Amino acid sequence: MPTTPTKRLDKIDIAILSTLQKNARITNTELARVVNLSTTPCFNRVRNIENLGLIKQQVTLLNPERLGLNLNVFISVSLERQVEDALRSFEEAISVRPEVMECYLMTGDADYLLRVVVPDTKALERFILDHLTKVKGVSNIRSSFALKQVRYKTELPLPANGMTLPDEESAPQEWL
Amino acid sequence: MPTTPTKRLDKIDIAILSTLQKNARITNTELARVVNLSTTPCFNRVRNIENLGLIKQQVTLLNPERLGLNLNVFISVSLERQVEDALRSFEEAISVRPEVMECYLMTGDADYLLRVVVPDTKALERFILDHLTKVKGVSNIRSSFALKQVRYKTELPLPANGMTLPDEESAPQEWL
DNA sequence: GGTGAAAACCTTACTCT
DNA sequence: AGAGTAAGGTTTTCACC
Repeated sequence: MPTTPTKRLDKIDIAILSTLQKNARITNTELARVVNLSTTPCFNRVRNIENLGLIKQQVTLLNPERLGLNLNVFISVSLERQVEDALRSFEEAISVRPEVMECYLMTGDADYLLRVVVPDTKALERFILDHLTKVKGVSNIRSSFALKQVRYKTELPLPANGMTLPDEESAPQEWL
Repeated sequence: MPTTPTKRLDKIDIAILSTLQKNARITNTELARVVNLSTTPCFNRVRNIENLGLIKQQVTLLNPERLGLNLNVFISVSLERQVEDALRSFEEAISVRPEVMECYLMTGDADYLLRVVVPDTKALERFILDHLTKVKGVSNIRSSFALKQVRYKTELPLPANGMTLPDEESAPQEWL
């Protein structure tokens, strides 16, 4: 058995990731200062992190309230029969709708859980009637409203003392 | 009645917001090119958008799979009695745990819905036993696993043709 | 890894339209 | 409001320790 070709992230790499997660616009100069490196090695580490495919995207988070997007709704959707084809067409239909922030296929009876952001209940109604119910195979829809967003963050939890990366694409594991 | 002091975002402002939502690291020069403006007015508009408080944060999104964070779990938590004090202490306890990505207070019987990201079921168990069940007032915990993250985005839906901003802080509306 | 310096590029302010 | 220009500052790269 060959030694695993996993890369190891040390404490400094983690500190860089952690800092970038909180601030995408930090300059290399300041990042270097934060992690106690000079600019060149810091720059090289960031490049290495990018090459490892650890960074998905750098984005701007807007204030939903200031934009009048005051409604967070969780919608449970059940499909009649979980034929792979029905799942695929549901996922495609959902993925073009801008108000669908998140969508998960859940354990259980082929249920999807959606988080939808809309300005008001009128817009929610339009989304459900015009888009959700029109998808073939949708059988049950249940909406729950969020009274309050207690927490929302994009920062993933990272181990404080370095880590070994899992083999990239451990081939979606085919069990016997 | 005085005229409402709402600001209006035109098509170009929306285009800027939309572009920034997708890319936090775009330079002003390139942003200007994208929205068909020269750098100066583009720069001024971005500054105006910042001053309106529309931008919450600029962040780096990491790849959870590449980091071995393969488990998305939704946890419904019910509190015994929804005394305001119990709610507050639950929210505080939850807000220091790095694995809690999202937390919503839902309509119904003072239920919270959490989205938690962990590397494996062991870590989930530790979170539930060491942190959730130890919070005073927690009565019921129900976990659902996500088999697949069909969609995850941070980009809020914006109207294509401009919009009027709602009055800022329309005083958390006190009804009689 | 670290240093220093040079090239390229960005930001920002001023002025004119 | 937007365009052009130019000064000043940063980032990024390169050669070398």
